[in-house]
Amino acid sequence: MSGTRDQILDAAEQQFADRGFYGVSLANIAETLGVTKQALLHHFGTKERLYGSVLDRISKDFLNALHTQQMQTLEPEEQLRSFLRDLLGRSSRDASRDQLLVRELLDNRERAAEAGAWYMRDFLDALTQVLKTCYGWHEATDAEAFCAVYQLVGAASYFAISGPTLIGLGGEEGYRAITEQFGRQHELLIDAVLSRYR
Amino acid sequence: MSGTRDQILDAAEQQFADRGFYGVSLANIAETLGVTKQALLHHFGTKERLYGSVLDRISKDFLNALHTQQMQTLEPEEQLRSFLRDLLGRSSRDASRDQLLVRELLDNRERAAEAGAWYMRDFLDALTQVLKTCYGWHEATDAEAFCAVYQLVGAASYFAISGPTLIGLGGEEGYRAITEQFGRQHELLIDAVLSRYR
DNA sequence: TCGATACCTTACCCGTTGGTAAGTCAAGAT
DNA sequence: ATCTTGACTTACCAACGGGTAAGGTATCGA
Repeated sequence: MSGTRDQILDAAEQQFADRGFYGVSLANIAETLGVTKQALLHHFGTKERLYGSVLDRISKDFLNALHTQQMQTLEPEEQLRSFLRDLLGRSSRDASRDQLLVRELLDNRERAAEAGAWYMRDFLDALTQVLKTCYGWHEATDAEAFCAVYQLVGAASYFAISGPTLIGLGGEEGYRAITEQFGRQHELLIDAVLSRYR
Repeated sequence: MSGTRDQILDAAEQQFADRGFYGVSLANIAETLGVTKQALLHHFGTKERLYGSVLDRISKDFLNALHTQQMQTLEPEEQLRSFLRDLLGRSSRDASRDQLLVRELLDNRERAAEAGAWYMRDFLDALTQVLKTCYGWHEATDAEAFCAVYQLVGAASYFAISGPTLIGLGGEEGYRAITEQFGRQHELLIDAVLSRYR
């Protein structure tokens, strides 16, 4: 049973998302699983590689989400919408992943030199291609489409990682209300971008 | 001379932005200043308070930027534009601050309970009020204006913190090109929001 | 001249960190 | 019955973390 590996990844993902790479210790993750930290080292060798494995799994999942059959039957406009809706973090799992990816964006500077990998590239490229097949975007440059995707992903991610803070600001019920409102306006923003800001 | 205090804040701001609260040690910051870590503890008491002071200074600077005389003479539309342009991180200092604020957004969950403070609130509220005085936004609800501001700030911040990663992806020259392109499209996005997504 | 205060250092403390080394133990394979 | 392999554990370690205690030194007002 290699389910243990996945359990470790689950726990690590949650904790890394919450507190960042440096904010989490191996012992910390191990504790929540009821094992010793050496169990983690047994499976992943080093903390760095454990972190890398977590990111790897997320990027694979993201790509898979784009390549679902259900997804492929949709118009490109709807593919974008559907993906961004997920990114906005309906489930707490989604929110965790957004947090982790933003953290990676921040910390990547140092790690990139060593790891040499960047985990979001493929999925961003894929999204860019999707946008380019949308109506009105055929003749746009790659850079233009990439920036547009980046705007939408950025706005969604930024909101998604703000959960805890917004709750602190407006309480649980205030947060729910603002989330709903943001969802509506994010659709409007997508419309604006899809029509090339017109 | 209390210039030392500011020097400490400068160094701490840079390092916290680069590597996050947990990723930086007091000794680390002290080293870049050529002093011992106890010098920092003398001035700020604890690491936590040093971090808080850094955030405090940033939030004050942000608010000041909104209240400049030069700023006050502008139309609200131009105030928004000007502020978001700065946020997009022309100077590396701006980018550092964006990084720090996003980190705070991520880490706030735990700290908020203890510190009880949230450093971006005032400035977000101020921006929201500015938007509400823009043409076409008078009758909008606070929530709607807040979400709109959040979208624009989010998109800009997300791009601003991506610098290192985008450089890794496309090299220095590629990054310059994409930055320029993003700047243009961010103006378009602001236009779209100002016209209430129409 | 004396004391106080601000600023900083050396010396030290102890819990935590990621990581190594070596052993245990059950499940298969031969 | 033996060997191997994978999945752990206990035991240990050197380095580093934030923080305390105490002392030194310069400045300054009385």
